[in-house]
Amino acid sequence: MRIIFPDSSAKEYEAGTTGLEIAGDISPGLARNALIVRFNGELLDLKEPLYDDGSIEILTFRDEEGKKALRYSCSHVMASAVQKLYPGTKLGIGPSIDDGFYYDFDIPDFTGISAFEEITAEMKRQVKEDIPFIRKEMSFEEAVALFDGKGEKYKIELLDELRDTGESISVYSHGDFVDLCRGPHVPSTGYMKHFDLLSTAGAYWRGDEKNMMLTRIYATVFDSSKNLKEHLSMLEEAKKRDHRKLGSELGLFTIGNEGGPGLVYWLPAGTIVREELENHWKKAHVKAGYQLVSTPHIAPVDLWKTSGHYDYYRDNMYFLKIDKGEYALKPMNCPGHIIIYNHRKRSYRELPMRLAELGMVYRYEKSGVLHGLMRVRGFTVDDGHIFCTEDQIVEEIQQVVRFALYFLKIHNFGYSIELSLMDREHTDKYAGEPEEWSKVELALAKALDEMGEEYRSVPGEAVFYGPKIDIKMKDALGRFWQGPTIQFDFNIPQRFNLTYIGNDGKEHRVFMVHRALYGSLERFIGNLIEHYSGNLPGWLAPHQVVILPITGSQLGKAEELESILTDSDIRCRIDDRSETVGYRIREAETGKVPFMLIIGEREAGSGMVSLRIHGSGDKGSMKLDEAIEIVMAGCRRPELP
RNA sequence: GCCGGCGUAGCUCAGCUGGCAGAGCAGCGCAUUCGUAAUGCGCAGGUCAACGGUUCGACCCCGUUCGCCGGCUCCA
Repeated sequence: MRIIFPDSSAKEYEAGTTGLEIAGDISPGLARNALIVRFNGELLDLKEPLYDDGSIEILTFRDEEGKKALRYSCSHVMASAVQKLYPGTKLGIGPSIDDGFYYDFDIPDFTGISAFEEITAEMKRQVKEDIPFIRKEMSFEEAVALFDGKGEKYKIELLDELRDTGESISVYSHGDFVDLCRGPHVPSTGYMKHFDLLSTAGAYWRGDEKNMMLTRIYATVFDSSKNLKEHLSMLEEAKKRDHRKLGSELGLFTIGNEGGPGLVYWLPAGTIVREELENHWKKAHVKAGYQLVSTPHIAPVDLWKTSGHYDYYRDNMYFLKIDKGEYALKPMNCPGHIIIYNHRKRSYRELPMRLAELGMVYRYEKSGVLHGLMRVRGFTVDDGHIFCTEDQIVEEIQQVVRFALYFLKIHNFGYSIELSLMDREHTDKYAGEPEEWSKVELALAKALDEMGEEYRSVPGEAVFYGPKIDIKMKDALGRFWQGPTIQFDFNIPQRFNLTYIGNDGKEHRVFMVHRALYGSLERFIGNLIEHYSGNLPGWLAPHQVVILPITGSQLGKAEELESILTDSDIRCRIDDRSETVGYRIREAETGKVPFMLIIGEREAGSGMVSLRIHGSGDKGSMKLDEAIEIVMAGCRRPELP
């Protein structure tokens, strides 16, 4: 048979040669690293004999599919270890995920994380034994009989679904452990030397909260101990950067306990960060043609009925009685902006009208989902609503996308864009006419295309009221977070009868876009803290400069310097406590203060000052003006767009 | 909300088989006036998350509630 390699060279092999043998023929190194093969587009086990002509690709851990195969192969090893140690354990599913894999079990009398040692030991034993994985294809009935015999009720449920797809059933076994699996697998258990069990968690069977909760064990596996170690130290690094830890160390905010779960109390230092972000945001918005507005935190229930929130969002809202009326805390800002738009007739000459507000909203979130600043019950949406005509859509969307990216680029976040479209099979789920949707969906796509931005279209991901553009932002550790969102709305203009008078003198339905660029200020600050590892850029640092007189006799000079800096809008303070300079420097460093200005005998007499920059150390003595210039540059606020 | 874990000083954590509550850091006081990441000595700091139960006796055992953590479902 004739085998074609990825570089399009070709070679003859005897029919029945396996992928592993071919890999060995290319190089022993490749044979060592090979995990699975792709043959004529199909993923196969390395030991699968090949009979036809075709193109082959030997996949290693560097290939996404190779990685996955190693991971779910390892999940089988973990499952067999758990089943051996906890007889009676029923298997759920054990897929590969980003960075690792998990397996869901129904484990009787599970002892929790303390079982990890035993499970790891048993897995290591299997790895050492290097047990081959054996693939077997069978009929649906055979498979049901096999798993029914073992009492694997969850597998039977999975098989039931496979029956209808008509897919062929395959199982993989190693030793006396058998699991339903599409494969392919790596050849044997010896391949997964570098694994680590990470955590346990509860997880609903099939992800449905009405179902039984299973025990999930998260783990990971790599091709080398170096890569495993790197991954584990990345997890450590993420832990060190945890915004909850840094937030309390840096005195930014406090949350939970007597203040109520999910409610954020900004401390003075955190308030500075917030206000800097807010002020910059406001200036940028005014410059971008937005009009700032302000709306109350509560509104009558009737307003929420008109907007539809009462019907669709009630479970997440807080209600209160005032006089004879019922009110609700606002879970969103849109109805407020609608009232402002609608308080009088609007002319086409006023469009596009862009209203913006840093609006605090309150949403009931289940207690278990609360997480630091990332998921709270009261938060500030940097909300904006654009009212425009159909002709203005493309340009408005482009302006918003550009504006959103401006805010991300300030902090060097990476990004990727998603365009969420309607599910064409179920058009009845959506507000508005399908033809209108098509027009707008095309307009959104056109807006992105014209800008040369890459994006991924996701049909079926749109919310019921309109298509949207979501921008995921990528932080310094390569993690993606929900970022700016730009949502079209067919629902509200209709519900509130939002119109404008055109140049034809007639009423027209206005087009409406919701957009939030930070999403929530709270969450965004959480992201910033982790992204910068707490080392906020100068303009956001709560304390920008600490002035350190070495002894009491430089206090006068320190005070002069302080007033110069304060007059230049720099946040600084003098630390003249009777501690050693070393101690006070250490405290400023751990407090992540960007600049330290040190004045001793040497500087005091000659109009000099010694500059130290957080994280990069002593810069030596220099002229006062020079140091001030460096500090001012380091604390400069970002340019407006 | 659900599964699992945790809750001891402002913070990080010890505390044996149920028998008077411990340390470091931070804080305060005194001394020290110092040259680029921790000066020394002293003092103070606690309803052991809360409530209930078992016990002669509970930080410890049991129950309930609250809060937090890892996840699931959900989500900005």
